Amino acid sequence: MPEWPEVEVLVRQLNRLLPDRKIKGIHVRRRRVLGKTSPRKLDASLRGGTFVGVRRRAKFLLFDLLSRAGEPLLLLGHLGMTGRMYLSPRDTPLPKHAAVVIDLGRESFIFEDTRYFGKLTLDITPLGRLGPEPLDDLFTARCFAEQLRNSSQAIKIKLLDQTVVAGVGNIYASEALFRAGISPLLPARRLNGEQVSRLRNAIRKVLREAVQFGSTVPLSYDGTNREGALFYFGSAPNASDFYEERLRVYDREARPCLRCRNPIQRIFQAARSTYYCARCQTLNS
DNA sequence: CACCATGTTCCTTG
DNA sequence: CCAAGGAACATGGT
Repeated sequence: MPEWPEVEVLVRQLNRLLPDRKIKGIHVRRRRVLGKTSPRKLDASLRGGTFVGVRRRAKFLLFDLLSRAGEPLLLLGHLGMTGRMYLSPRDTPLPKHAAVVIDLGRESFIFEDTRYFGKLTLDITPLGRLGPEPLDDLFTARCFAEQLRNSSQAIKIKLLDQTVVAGVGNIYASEALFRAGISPLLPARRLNGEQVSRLRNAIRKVLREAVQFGSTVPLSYDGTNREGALFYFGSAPNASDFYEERLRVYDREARPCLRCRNPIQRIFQAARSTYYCARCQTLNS
């Protein structure tokens, strides 16, 4: 259920639960989510170890641990499209798609993932491919412009490129472009300096607002926050009116633009949906 | 059965 | 090597 803000909120939640918890055992129920790490290696590394803290980088979760021998360890997590991570009492029946279960004693840390696109692994090579954090000072308008300068790809597709800026996903790409008043179809190299700056600021604003929103509503036990609707659940029955206004274009095809009342358009770019207002979001400046 | 879904990686083509 | 486009991964909802 993850994009950048959802991962950030989950990391904060896990950081209140995991530090000092000791790992009694590991149960790998779906090998695929370990990536290049073998189940044996994961078990050998983590068993007897202790959680120190959790950080986030782009949409990855970084679990800092101390091994049984006291050596620092980095465990990398990713929620893919449908992943969840949460603590659950030890005697609770496992969910159907529990991919990895870490036994912490009274409770278990559950990594559940319906589609198994997520990861829990010791292989940290994906971190090396990431561009700047959107909220970091390193993500300047100048550096952003540099990344867009030579690309003929549509800006929406470019926003999903994690080497350009790390953490923007399909929902917030549409949201940021709406806020910036820029057409998703505009070739990246055609953005002028003012548009680059506006888009950078819109990305930061959209993500910051989502995290702030997520921090003000209670999380469910499983960290999904369905009632508060920080996470995207499509046409979830519980989606609140608040949520409806939180996302201004995503999944609002044919409904009136909140700014000009024109119907929101849905198009496909790189086989993924993009939502935008053809009147408010322009191809020029 | 068809199509769509919050993400990343791998392969092919130029 | 790079850029760009597309398929693959796997399951469930509508």
